[in-house]
Amino acid sequence: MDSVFKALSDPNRRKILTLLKKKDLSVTQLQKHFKISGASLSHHLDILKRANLVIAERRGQFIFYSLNTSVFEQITKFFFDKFKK
Amino acid sequence: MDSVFKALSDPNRRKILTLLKKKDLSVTQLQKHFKISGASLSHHLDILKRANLVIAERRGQFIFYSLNTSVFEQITKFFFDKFKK
DNA sequence: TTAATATTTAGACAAACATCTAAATATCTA
DNA sequence: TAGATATTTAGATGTTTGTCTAAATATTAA
Repeated sequence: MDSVFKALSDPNRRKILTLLKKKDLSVTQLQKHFKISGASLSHHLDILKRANLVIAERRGQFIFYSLNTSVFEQITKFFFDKFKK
Repeated sequence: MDSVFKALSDPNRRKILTLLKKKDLSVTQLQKHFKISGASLSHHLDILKRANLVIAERRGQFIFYSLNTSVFEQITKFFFDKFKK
């Protein structure tokens, strides 16, 4: 669960999640919303992937990223249980 | 909101919150649950305080820390809205 | 197969961070 | 008021992190 909180601690990574909430996107499509290099973006996606927050799936030339919603359910529950009095 | 996610990204700080969920504690009482120095613990509490996750209140010789539940409600909602599909 | 596009990996670097010890500040008790 | 206890602040240090450029890998299209 540490990797999840670590992953959520960066604003760019949270922005990625917000964008992916609307629809699946490739790195190039995501790139348009950021000022950082493609390499940095790829690095962030890797961290999100390792935290099980997103899923990568190749579709031909592109790799599409999407939210791993099942894990989000778990996290929301965890978060709620942990902190709600 | 950035300070909140940053605050939650450290395991010791999350442990502090879990302990405070049960009851208010002074630094000395908290100290018993950690291996880090009192100064480091104080530093973590400062970060949690700046993120509005905890409240500090002096009671005589001690300073007691407690969860700022109202903010937790907001965060839980934020988290839920942001990530739940 | 070659050129173009998409993405990741490698290596470097500066900034941010967690931690420590020592010193400062605040409060209580004798 | 002095000494003891509680907590914070200051300054130092090693590690982690976000970013970059350049190079490597993968896929498509000509």
